[in-house]
Amino acid sequence: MSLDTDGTSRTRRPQMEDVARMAGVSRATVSRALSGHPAINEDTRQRIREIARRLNYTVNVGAKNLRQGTNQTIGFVIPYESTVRQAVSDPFFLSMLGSVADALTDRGFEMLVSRVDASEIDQVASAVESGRASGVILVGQWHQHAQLNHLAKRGVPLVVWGGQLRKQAYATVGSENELGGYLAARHLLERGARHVAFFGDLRLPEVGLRYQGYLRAHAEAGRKVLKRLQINVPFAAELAKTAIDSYLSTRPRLDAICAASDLLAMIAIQSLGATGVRVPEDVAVVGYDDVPFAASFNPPLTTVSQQIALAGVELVSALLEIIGGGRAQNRTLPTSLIIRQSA
Amino acid sequence: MSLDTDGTSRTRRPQMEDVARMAGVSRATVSRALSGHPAINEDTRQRIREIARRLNYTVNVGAKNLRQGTNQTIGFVIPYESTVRQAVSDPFFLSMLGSVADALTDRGFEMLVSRVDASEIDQVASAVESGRASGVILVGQWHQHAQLNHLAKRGVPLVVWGGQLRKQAYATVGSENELGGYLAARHLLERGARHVAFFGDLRLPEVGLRYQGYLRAHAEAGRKVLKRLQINVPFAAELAKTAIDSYLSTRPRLDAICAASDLLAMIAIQSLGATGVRVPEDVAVVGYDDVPFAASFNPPLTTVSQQIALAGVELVSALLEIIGGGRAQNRTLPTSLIIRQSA
DNA sequence: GTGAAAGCGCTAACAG
DNA sequence: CTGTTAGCGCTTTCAC
Repeated sequence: MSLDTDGTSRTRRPQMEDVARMAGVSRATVSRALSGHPAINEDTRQRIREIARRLNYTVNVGAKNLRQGTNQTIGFVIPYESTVRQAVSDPFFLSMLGSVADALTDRGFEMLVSRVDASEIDQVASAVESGRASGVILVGQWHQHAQLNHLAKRGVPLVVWGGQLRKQAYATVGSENELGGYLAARHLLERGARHVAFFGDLRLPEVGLRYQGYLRAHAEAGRKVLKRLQINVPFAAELAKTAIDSYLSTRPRLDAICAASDLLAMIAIQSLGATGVRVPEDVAVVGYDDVPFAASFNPPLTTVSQQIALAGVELVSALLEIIGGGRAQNRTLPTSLIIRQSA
Repeated sequence: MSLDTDGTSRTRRPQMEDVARMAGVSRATVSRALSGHPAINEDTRQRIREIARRLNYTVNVGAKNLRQGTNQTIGFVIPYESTVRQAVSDPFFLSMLGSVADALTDRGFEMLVSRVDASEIDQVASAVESGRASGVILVGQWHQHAQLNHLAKRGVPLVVWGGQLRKQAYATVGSENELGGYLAARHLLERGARHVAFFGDLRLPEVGLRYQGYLRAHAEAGRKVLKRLQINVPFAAELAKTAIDSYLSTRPRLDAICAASDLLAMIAIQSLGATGVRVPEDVAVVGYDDVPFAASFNPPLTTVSQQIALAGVELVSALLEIIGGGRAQNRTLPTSLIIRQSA
């Protein structure tokens, strides 16, 4: 092995041929030995494995994929608004990424992460069409129902985390958004809240459904819903903070907030605190997602659980079903209200 | 195009040959046209591009990589303690992932994410040795200095986010940890704190360096450091919460805390709050990292900035330098204390 | 300016 | 049980 002066090895990567030569067998035998083919002598296999190990030899996955016409990688797409050039920051989103990564690892898949501009959602297809991935997981539907349908019809295996809509050609995994919104609002109303604001972007299917639940809770309680209490707040942290600060600075009359995400709830609580309003005494706040960190917030967040750990498992198994040629069911994860101290 | 009853296309993916046939040229010409080779008629190129677009044809990246012997993907490794089977949850960690993803996207690279068991760090090499990635970015050194050196010497292009140690064969990017610890501790001492606890796992190089800074600040102020105030707290959320709760439940005598991460600071603040201790009035807390969310915490976190957005850019450019055959410098990002309200 | 042909590193018939 | 051979989809000399 040739070494540079700095001790770094610059030898070309070993390949199957090298292992074969050292073992005195053919490439085919090495291939079989390494992949656990049954028709190989156990002794031979051991010997070959050992040689491969000594050489730090690993099968070239690209060549293997090419030959087999398959691959074991899944694309995970991060939406991204080019207009604001924002970094990923919502803890829910990142937790989902972690959850999916775990689930994929368990099933022997790798994860290829890419950011795509929300307005060029067609790019999602490229990971699959260029053969880099067998399918794609998308977290967040944005406003792109039609394009997603188009992608799915084009034959791109696709699973989306989000709200379930009519006439979907793609599979979704999501939680019971309407119920979640309902539980949150009902809890607040039961606690005696009279003016419950709703923070979130209604154009997003998931948020829209949660708002429906919020309306239902009000109807059931025989309470009127005030238009002025529905505030359009984007999910992105910086934008959200601006929107919330500016809204709250008008000192609106409210005693409770339903937020469409824990991040929004936390921002709201902090913003309220800055102006001397106490949570939950003066204003009660319910979040959404139950991010790992919600329990450690100050005050600990009352929130609607999204079962993030389970979400990854379900997204992955739905996708693998589709890839396997099946027709994946939409899956809905159970939702519940986690009562802590913010409401 | 053959369509199933559900309207999903089941046609085999088009390949270069198909485009060539439709354009009445050879594969070679299509390849050149698509890759922008100059020796192709502009008309021909347009025509070919158009056909490719119509067919949703995209070059098969695996085949291309195999032929060219290169690839445009980088591995991002998530450390993972199999003993606790923990999901990724530290917001700092996830923010770094986002930051690296952004930087890679900008430079035309893709990111392959994999989790590897902290005790089998050798696996980090496999992404490179199997040809899936050209190099690897690792966030967090864990306790594995020797193995990392070994990997680098084996020829795996490797950049690590973390503290810089003596005799490193691998490149690091990190912030001025000693200075960060110093600034945090000095700030607390200047505010009149007399018993400053330090929360963090000293076995991690970065944390060790921060502790050095903490010691220096005490020395400068002529203050003794109490052994009982140095608490080993792991970074993982659940474990950390347990450790912190159990420590604080002993009602130790302290009036300030230097935490090794924002997550730890937040957990500490929440834990203190639960027992009626106010922050910063009774106990002042300084975090570390300045995660996007620190400003929105309640109270807004005083913390040491790690310049996460810049970190991704630097990690990526260091790695690409190494891959390009260069010998990357270690890079240190400037550190500063961000004073908000928790201290 | 374009085509023919070789080959990247591997696996899987098919033979023996 | 093991070897021979063809070829996965692409790029790139080398000719013309």
